Amino acid sequence: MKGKRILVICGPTAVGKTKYAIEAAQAFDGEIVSCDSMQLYKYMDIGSAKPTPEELRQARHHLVDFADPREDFSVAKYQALARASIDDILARGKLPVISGGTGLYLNAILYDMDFAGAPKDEDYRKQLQEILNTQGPEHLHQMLEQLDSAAASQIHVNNTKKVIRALERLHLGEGSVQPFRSVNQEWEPYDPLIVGLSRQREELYDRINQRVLQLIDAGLAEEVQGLLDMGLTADHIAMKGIGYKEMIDCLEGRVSLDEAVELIQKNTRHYAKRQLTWFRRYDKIMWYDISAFGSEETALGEFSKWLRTRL
RNA sequence: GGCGACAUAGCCAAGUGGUAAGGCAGAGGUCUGCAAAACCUUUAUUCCCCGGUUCAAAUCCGGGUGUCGCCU
Repeated sequence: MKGKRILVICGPTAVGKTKYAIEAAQAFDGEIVSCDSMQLYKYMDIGSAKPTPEELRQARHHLVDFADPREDFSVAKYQALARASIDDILARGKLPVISGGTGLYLNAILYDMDFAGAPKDEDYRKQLQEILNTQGPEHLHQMLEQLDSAAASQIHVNNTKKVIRALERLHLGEGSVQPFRSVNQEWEPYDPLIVGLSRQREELYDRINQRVLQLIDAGLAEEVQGLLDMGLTADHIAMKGIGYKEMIDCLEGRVSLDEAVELIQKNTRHYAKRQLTWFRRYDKIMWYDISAFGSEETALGEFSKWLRTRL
């Protein structure tokens, strides 16, 4: 039995996903489910480039602006919330339009990824961190090698974050971390049409550089200061987002504003590149190259027509 | 005009006779509970040009060109 049709609009940051998702939602009686690990936080509007109030009015949005940045969030939580939203939209007879650029979150929707079970063991993690600090990454990797050589061979010695998580899972008796490719079973309740928005690389990088300048003008510094005043620190997950971590360094005098701007631009470009690598792995992805059209208006105008033949 | 220094990848740069470090940018990739995270791979057949010395030259010598500094 085939699953229910859902539309996925993904693509690198700054490619223009928001507009295209709204266009699709309006054309096909849909509601947008955001798939973005930063836009889901409250109080982080500018740096995460959230849809504007105007845009939020043009289509119903889910999973934007609801989580408190002082509390930890995770893929597991996202998976549960996103599926609940999607199912709710489907139950009301509308089209879910998943829009966003967080690849892992998207996988959590599209694939049968099981995040059930004991989530984490902070104390054990701390122990491992201590071992890492005192004895180095090789030692940690060897520990994993002895317990689960298959898992160890999949994780690079220097990728300590993953080595620790693998050890943690074993410690909790959850078995080894499964490599993605061996379990890319689709989540059968859904039948996704995956659309990847793209632009010529140079054009994308230009847009990124421009957007960072706009975020600064829009008051990114004030927003970050406000978050710091709320008690957030550089250690909070939410503050590790691009634009936030660099601005903290700037506000605390470690880098100049110009340096911060360049860093944010560079980190955003790197991020966009990683996103493209991620999305290229979807066999079924259908790319919509905005740069191939004569103008922005034409590209957006043709989008619904292009979608109609495929949905 | 004279004197001196320098010239190595897109950028910064190490290398002073033994077969081109490193960093950044760029490109490609990995991804199962922090993912805007974390991690990996890759980039000069050649060192401004021409000639010479030498088994061997980015390295030494001569000439040229260019840049910078100082002096007049």
